[in-house]
Amino acid sequence: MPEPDPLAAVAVATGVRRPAAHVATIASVARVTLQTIADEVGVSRMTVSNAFNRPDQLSAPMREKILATADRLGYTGPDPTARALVRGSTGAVGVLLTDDLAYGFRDAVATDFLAAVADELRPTGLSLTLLSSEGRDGVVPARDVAVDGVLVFSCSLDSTARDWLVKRGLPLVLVDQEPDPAFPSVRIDDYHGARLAAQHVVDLGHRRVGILISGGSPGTVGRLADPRRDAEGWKYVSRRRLAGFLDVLEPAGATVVVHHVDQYGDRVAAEQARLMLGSDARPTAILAYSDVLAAGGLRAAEELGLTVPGDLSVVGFDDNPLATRVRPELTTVRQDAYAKGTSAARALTASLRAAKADRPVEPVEVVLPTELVVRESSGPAPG
Amino acid sequence: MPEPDPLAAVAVATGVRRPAAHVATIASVARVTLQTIADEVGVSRMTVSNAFNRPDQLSAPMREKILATADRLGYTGPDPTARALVRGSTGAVGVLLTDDLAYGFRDAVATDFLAAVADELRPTGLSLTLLSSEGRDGVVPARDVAVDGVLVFSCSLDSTARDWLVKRGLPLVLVDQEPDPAFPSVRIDDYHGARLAAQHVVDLGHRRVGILISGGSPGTVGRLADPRRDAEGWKYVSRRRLAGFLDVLEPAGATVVVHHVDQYGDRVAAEQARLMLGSDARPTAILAYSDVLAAGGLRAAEELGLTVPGDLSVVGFDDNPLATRVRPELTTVRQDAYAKGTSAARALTASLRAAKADRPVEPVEVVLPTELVVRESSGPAPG
DNA sequence: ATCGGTAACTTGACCGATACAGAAACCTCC
DNA sequence: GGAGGTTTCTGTATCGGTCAAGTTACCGAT
Repeated sequence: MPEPDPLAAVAVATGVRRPAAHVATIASVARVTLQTIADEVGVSRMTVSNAFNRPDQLSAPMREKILATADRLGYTGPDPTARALVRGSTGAVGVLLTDDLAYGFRDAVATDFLAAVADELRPTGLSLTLLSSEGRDGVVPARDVAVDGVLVFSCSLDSTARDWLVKRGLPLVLVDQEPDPAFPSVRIDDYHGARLAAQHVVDLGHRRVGILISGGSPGTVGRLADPRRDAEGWKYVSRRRLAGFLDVLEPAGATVVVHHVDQYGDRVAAEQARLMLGSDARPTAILAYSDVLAAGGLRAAEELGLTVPGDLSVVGFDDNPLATRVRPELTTVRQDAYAKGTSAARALTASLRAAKADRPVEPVEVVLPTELVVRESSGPAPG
Repeated sequence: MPEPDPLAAVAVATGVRRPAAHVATIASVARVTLQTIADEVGVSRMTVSNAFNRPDQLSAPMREKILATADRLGYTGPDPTARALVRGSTGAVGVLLTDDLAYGFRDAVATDFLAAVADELRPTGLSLTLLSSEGRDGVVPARDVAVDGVLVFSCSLDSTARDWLVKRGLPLVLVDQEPDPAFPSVRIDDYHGARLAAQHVVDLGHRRVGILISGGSPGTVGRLADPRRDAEGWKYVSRRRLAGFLDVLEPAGATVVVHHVDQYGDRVAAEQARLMLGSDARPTAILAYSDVLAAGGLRAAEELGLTVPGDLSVVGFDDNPLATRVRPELTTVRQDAYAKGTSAARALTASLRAAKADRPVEPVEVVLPTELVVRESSGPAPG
């Protein structure tokens, strides 16, 4: 044991057993390749290759014989890497996520989207590789991992990762990204959805409205002096939702306060909501970038002894399953993340086919509708 | 900025639109490789390679020059596939799931596990490839996708997929699988956990107990004539949990009925639970293979007008977040899926290092503890 | 003047396959 | 019986790199 075993601690704590020294046999023996089998059977390497890939190119008995000796010698079939090199395709497509891959398993909207992608990919036999936007040790997944195409799902603002993918000339589908005519894109109508949410609170008589948003650069915290300007370099979705909110609120003559949530999560959102609600002319309604942030708003309200929707209305976005788990249940803007996944995967497989046939990709742009779902967290402005 | 949103109309009307013919440029031009740049700069291919991989092998000015022309020519850096072939490593590890990949995004236990894996892999820069146990079109991911190692997480019973992985000689970590001394394995103490659950209902006085289990071959439906025997070819976890249940119930003199749930899900579980509870000498307690199945039990009880835990006790397994979302909250056996993921990922990276150094893998076997969590769904036997 | 050492590149082999263009044997048919 | 078409298998080039072992040229030290 050259280094302290990282598992030792777990082991002690939990009762680890080390099985007897029945150690895995490392096959340091010369590797079995097509050539090995070719030599053994006495045919050319090419014939062996054909036995695996094109049964019609050789006689049945010969194929049998080859397959049998391949089996006997412990050959596993053509090496995926070598095959990928010469064929120019790997059998896997990527999904570009943020630098935090686990996000793809934790956020309900993301899992919904990814489940749809998986479902849609199933009949194609393609595997799914999760790519983080930031690698370590000089490894940049977007540049260094072999895939046939990528769904650009959620990446950091600057996203050099995305640029690498573009440079590589990979078939791409942009999901919830600033559309680019060069690639198919799939997204939801964030702008319209945000307008619906804003109109809803305006209709309820609210004229002091707080906005909880995220997706800005990491430095940005707290209240924004000039939201429109500040948001310029932000994540596309954030920009669109913010624009939707403001485009309704401002003409309605509402007083708007925008707070930026630095780290995505209800805790941090609650913090900002507290700041927002602590001010003298506190908002009577909060529009949140997402249900997760809205949940933070609810939490803050509870802590401050404000009733929802009596003293404060809170509107979320996404219709995350979370929305019906919190109390009061969230009024929110529904998006269909599953449909988004389906469309995205479909667009990607189409692009893959096009690339293989050397056809130009058909520039599809899907915009899925959003709709307002009124539940318990919104009501008439107080007073 | 308050421009009329160009997409709003489209979204409402159709949801789909095709941008003008600004088609993606398919780079049918000869591809840019190391050689292209080498020729342009007037050095050997190897020097260009070194410019990217070993800065210390050439002079700084030369490196600058190479990098500059590489950039000018639109070179993306060494091709991942070619590099993988010659280096013998791909930069991605796999997770073998069932034939239904989406399961990995839908089941809370699975997402928890996978999130941990992602977290643990983050500092390594490795990407995560989801492998389905069954491919289509003659594609078998376990055989045909290039990865450096695999977490064998949940695969169908027969699992030729697993066999392929073994044959390929890949570093493997078995998670919740029948342990094999040749590979590190990580699992939870299913047997002990099941005993705890069974002992709990026995202690509460229950002597007629139903078991809802899954993980048998697809054909198996409904009540099992001889559970011990029937379970022989089952999924490891299912076998262990069933054994734990029976090893406590039988000595206690309980009457046991075992129903197998063919398709994992609360709907189908509810169906079996109804059958079970419809019989004359109906069980007073149900032990479920998982919280998901237990939720089915609750549902059936409600439909039949039985109160829980008054008329019927229900005990789950896993301590899925679901357990505290259903009413009454489930008594269950807690497992730490996140810790499982952490250990598994750690064991895999250790195996990877060992393989690279041509050392034998250290045969670790981690068994994580399980504990009973008593909530509202279990109570004294009626009568 | 010779020698060893090193910085800076180059050479040739090889990773494990597949594509494509033959070539040899085998039919078939008039 | 030979043209023409198949079937079945072989040879060679190539995919885009990296590795290990050279080859120069230059430099200070003996």
